[in-house]
Order: sequence, then C-alpha cells, then structure tokens
Amino acid sequence: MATQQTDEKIIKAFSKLVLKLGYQGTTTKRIASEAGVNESTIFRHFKDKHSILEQLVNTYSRDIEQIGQSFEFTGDIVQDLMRVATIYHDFVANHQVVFLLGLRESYRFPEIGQALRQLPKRFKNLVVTNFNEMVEAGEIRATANVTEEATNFILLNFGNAVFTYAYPTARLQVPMKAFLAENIRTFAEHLQ
Amino acid sequence: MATQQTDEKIIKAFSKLVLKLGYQGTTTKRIASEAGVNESTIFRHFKDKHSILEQLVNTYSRDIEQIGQSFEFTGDIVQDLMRVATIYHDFVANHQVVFLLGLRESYRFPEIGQALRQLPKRFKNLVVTNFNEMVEAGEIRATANVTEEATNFILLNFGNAVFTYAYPTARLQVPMKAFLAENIRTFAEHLQ
Amino acid sequence: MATQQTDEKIIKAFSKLVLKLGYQGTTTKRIASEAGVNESTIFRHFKDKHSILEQLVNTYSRDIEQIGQSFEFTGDIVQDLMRVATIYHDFVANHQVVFLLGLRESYRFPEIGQALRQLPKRFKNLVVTNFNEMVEAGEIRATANVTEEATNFILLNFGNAVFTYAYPTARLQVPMKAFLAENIRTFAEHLQ
Amino acid sequence: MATQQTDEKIIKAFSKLVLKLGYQGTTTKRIASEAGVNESTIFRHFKDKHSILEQLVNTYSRDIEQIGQSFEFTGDIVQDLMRVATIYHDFVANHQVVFLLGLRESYRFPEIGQALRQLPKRFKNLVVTNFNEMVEAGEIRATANVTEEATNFILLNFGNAVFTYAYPTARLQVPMKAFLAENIRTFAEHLQ
DNA sequence: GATGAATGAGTTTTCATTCAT
DNA sequence: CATGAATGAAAACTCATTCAT
Repeated sequence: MATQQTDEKIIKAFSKLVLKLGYQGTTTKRIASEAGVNESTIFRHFKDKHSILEQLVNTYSRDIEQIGQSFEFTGDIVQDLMRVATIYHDFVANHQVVFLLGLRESYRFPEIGQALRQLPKRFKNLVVTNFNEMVEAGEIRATANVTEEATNFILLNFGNAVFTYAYPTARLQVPMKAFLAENIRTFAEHLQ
Repeated sequence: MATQQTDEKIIKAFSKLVLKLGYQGTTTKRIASEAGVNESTIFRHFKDKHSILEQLVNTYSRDIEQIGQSFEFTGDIVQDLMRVATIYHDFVANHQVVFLLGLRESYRFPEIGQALRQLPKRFKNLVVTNFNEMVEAGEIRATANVTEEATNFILLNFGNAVFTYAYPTARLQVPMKAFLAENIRTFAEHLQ
Repeated sequence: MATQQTDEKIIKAFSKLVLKLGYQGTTTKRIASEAGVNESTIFRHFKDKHSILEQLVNTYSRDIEQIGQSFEFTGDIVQDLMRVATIYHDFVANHQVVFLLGLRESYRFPEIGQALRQLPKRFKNLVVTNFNEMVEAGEIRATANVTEEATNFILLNFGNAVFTYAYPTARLQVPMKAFLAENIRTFAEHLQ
Repeated sequence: MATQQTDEKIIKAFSKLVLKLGYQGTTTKRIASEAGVNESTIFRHFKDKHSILEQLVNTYSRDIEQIGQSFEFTGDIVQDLMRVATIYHDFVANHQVVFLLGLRESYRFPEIGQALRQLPKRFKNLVVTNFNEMVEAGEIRATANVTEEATNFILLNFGNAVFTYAYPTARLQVPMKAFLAENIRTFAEHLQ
C-alpha cells in the first residue's frame, strides 16, 4: 500500500542521510526532500524523528535473533572462524546505520546501546560453543583459554568493523576480503 | 593567571560535557555554566565553539609525536606487547574526548579523523619494528606473518578501546587491567 | 492565499521599519511582531533577512525598466520637464525604501548601489533625448550645452529627493508640489 | 599631551572606519585596533561610542559658523557662484564623515540632522544675499525668482555631493572639477 | 492520507560597556 | 592613565513538531 511505501521511503532516506550526515545532521527537512514527501508526512508515519531510528533498531534486534541459528560447525577451525567472521561482517554491513548510530549516539539513546550489545554477546557464545567442542574433540589445544580467545576474536572483528565504517574515508584499514582471508586465518591458525 | 585558568576551565567543561552529551549537545551555554563563566567569555578565549575542539586535537597531535620515543624493547614478547598495549590504552584514556569525537564526529570534522589516523599508524610501526627484530633474534617463529600479526594486535586494542569508551554504560567489555594481563598475554604467547 | 499575504505582510513590515530604524535596526524580531507572525516564519518565506531587501530591489529594478516607456514629449519644455520630474519623484516615492537603503547601505550591499544607478542613467537619457529633439526643433537655444543641462536637471531632482527622504523630520526642503511647480519651472524656463 | 593624542587617534580611527564600514560596522573593537589602543581606553576618553560621533558633529557645527564670513562678492555672478560652490564642496570634503553619517544615520541621531541642516541654510543665505545685491545692481534680471534660484543652486550642489560621497564606487557622477567648471558655470550663466 | 503554513524553544555569535588591577 | 578580562543583552537563524485543510 501507499502507506507502506511511504514508511519505507522515509526509512530509506533517513538511513542514507544518517550515514553521510549523522543523526543530528539528518534533519526532518532533509529526510522529507530525500524521500520526496512533505515534512509533516514524516510525523504521520512516525511519532517523532527518534522513532524512525527506533524502527531500525527493532529490525536490528529481530535480525540478531536469527544469527547463526542454522550455523553448522565443520570441525575445521580455520574454516569455521572464517565463516563466523564473514557472517559477522555481513550482518554489520546490512545494518550499517544502526551499527554507526550505536557508535555515535548510544550515549544519547541507551536503547541503541542495548540492542548493539547483543551482537558481540551472540557471536561470543557461538564461538565459545564451537571452541569448547573442538577442545573436547582435540582440535584445539587443551591449554587454550577458550573465553579469552573468543573475546579476542570478537574484539578483532569489532575493531575491524569500526575502522571500516567509522572512518570510511580513511583507506587505512585492511580491505574486508583480505581481512577475512588473512587476518582471521592467522588468528585461527594459532589455535590449532 | 586568570586567562590561563579560564582557558582551562572552558576546556575542562567542554571535555566533560562532550563525553556525556556529544558535540552538539555540548552547547556554549552549558559550557559556560559548567565552567562558571559567562557565555560570551568563551568567545573571547576561543574564536568559536569549534576551536575548543581544535585545541584538544592539537594537543592530541602533539602528544602523539612523543609516543614510544623512549620505548625500549626487552626482547620478551609478552612483556613488550603488554607494555605497548598499556601505552596505547593510557594514551587513549588521556585523550578520551578526541578519541570519542573522532569516532562520533569525524564525518563532520575531517581534521579529527586525520589526527586520529596517526595513532594506529604509529603503534603499528612500533610493533612491526619490534616483531622484525624478534624474528631475527629467533624469538618469534620465522613463519609468522609480521604485518598481519601487527594489524591484529592493533585491531584488538582498538576494538577494546572503542568498546570501553563508546559504550561506557555497558559493563560488557573486559576490564582494562584484565584485558592487558590476560587477552594481550594470550595473543602474545601465540607468537612465541 | 495565506502565503502571499504573509509574504506581503513581512515586506510591508520590513519596509515600514526600515524607514524608521534603518536596516540593522530592523531586527527580525521587530519585523515579526510588526507583521504579526512568528519570527521563524520570516525564514520560511525568505532565505534570510537580506533577501527581503533583495526582493524589494528586484521590484525596483523591474519597475525601472518601464519608466518613461510611454512618455510622449509635448514639445513644450516647461511642461515636459515638469512631467519628467513628476515621474521621477513618483518613482522615488514608490520606492522610498530602496532609495533610502541605497543611500544608507550601498557600501554594504553593492547590489543596491547597482540597481540605484539605473535610475539617474535612465532619466538622463530621457532628458537628453528630449533636449536634442527640441534643439533641432529650435525650441531650445542652439548654444545650450545639452549634456550639462541634463546633468543639472538630474542632480536638482536627486538633491531634492535626498533632502525629502533622508531628512524626513527636517521641514527645510521645498514641498514636492512647490518644487515641481516652481523650481523645475524656473529651471526649464532658462532653456527657452 | 598623551591624552590629547589618544583622543585624536581614536577620532581618526573612527573617521577612517566609518567611511568604509558605516557607523554600526565601526565596532569599538575595530576602532581600538585601528587606533592602536585598548578597547576599554576608548571609554576613558569618550562616554560611549556615540560621543565620538558627537565630537565630530560639534567640530562640524563650529566650523560651519565660520563659513563665508570673509567671503567677498566680486559682482561677477559666474565667478561668485563658482567660488561659493567650491567653498561648499571643500567644506563637505573636509567633513565627509559627518556629511555621510548625516545621510545615513540622521534617522537615529537627530542631532546630526540638526547640525547638517545648518549647511544648506547658511549657503542659501549667502547666495540669496548675493543675488539680491546683484539684482539691485542690475547684474541679474529683475524678473529672476531669487529664492528659487538659490534653492536650485543649493540642491544642485547637494545632489552632486551626495552622489560623490554616498556612491563612492560608482564613477557615474561628474568629477568635482568639471562639475564646478562646467555645470555651475552653466547654471550661473542662465542668471545673467 | 498528505500537505502547506506556522510556531516556540534553542543555538552560536557579536558588541558596547564595566570592573579590577 | 591604560589595560586585560569579563559580562549581559540582543542578533540572525535552525529545527522538530503541530494544526487546519
């Protein structure tokens, strides 16, 4: 329906603008002109500016639930970690706006912070489970500190994601493909 | 003298408020009342609001030059990396405001981005130098990929720093002491 | 419609206030209260304060184009000059605001100066044309210096207009009717 | 003394700036830096910004008293009017600042208006006296309307002065020398 | 269901002026 | 007698939001 379309047009416009201009820079006026609707139409579709963001955060939270649900460990740690990292980065890529807003605005909107925290938690669990299984199967050294390694794995990926999205102009960071193929592999090999 | 004190009062107030309220939320009115001076006094001491930030960025840039200048490698990789990580996190702790503003506002103020990029560069150099020496001395396996390991080290520390300062309310991250004592140690031990 | 009315209300308020208070004295707050609208409404109708003035200047420039287009010389120099002077003074009376702002603020807003300069040019052309025809027709002495007489005519009218509008409280100047009936007549008769 | 010098430095700076920037554009800060004194020093020498202007106006008024006191008519109307016009324009040139401020700001500062009005009055008297004498002496036609001719003479000169000083960038007006040599001559010859 | 118009609270900044030294 | 520092009042302008149609 028309309504549905308008909702989406607004969300799309908001998302696009936020990446370039930040939350405050994304004024309702600009959203309206980018979405091709009247400024006041925004307020018929969303209680206020903040609830556009809220809706994006909700989608984010819903999507998080499904992460890794159908993930199956192969038992090959290098393969497994590379696949987990890929899922992580795909998720972030698909939720850039919330990821960035979380980085930039979570001090103002605690709900974003809350939603974002689920991501590393979830991935850490995924990795810890995998590690424990592998330790039992003898594929990871028994001496390995599983929790710390998992934390390091998350921090590594998180650090790379922040670099990629928070400083988009700086071409300092490792390109994502290389990062997955090389840095994550290097990390994984240490565990064997 | 009075001027110096006022300059400092304003910078202090600005820094404090920016952490809580962000750059835009830190209005000149609030700075004034936090610093206990008249709003217009701010403009006698700083050309405009933005140059308060500029001054902090300048200090940041100046301080970066001196990082690691007197650093001496012990040859013990665990010790060395723990010390480098400590220096990194001390630096970030002393420049929280710039570090955070860089994360949040670098898309608006490219100069911050530029200044911030120096930090990982500098540390990476420090670590790469160290690694190369150790490879030659036989303390790191010759098969190790020095550049990738250095990148991972930086990303790990960067990720932890962002976690610590960007989500201050979330007590999810590893406390800094533990991070240094355990996670960095774990990372380092893989290289031996 | 409402918009049109509001535009006009703002322009009217601006014009009225500028005469009394000058450009700077005419604050947006005062314009708003004089026009009976909210201060921010002004900025929905005009990009900024300066473009209210701009609009008046544009009207001025547009109106100038039409001056004297349908003017027909009678061949009677006294009659003709009195009619030209009347047109001049009517025009100035209808564009008091721009005329005055040109006098007062053209050093700040060069565009006003530019627009204003058209007025004497246009009138001088009108007069010179008329004079030349009359010299040929023998109605003005052949010895008359046409250009100088035209300049004097313009300066006379300009001087009177400035007197009238720049020192509105001073009742020193010749009332406009008398000026036209007597001073311009006197001037004209010298040419016969 | 030092005080005297400072007074003068301030007045000079004020005068110079007002010509370029107008009264409001001439901020106390700029006056101070142009005069090479501290901003607050201005207020030790003048009650407030406005009394700098007042002092210039007083000088203007004092100088006006002396205009034409020693003027002697030659009986040659062309010569006489050219000399009167020269005196007029010299006076205006020497009091540009007050002349311009009168044009621009007399709506705000009625005292300037009052002072300025003396100038045309004085000159008109001078000219009327001269004309009457010449009519009696038969050098001007008896039919001449003395008052109107005098008014026209004043308006002509005033108009030219305004053109010269109010639109300094517009090189549209008659250069002063030519104006005196030709336009005033033309005007004068009509009276013979 | 969408729009055009209007608004009030707030923002950064400027400026003449005062005060303590 | 002059200065450096501080101030209060006001200026132009922005923005999310409401209201009548």
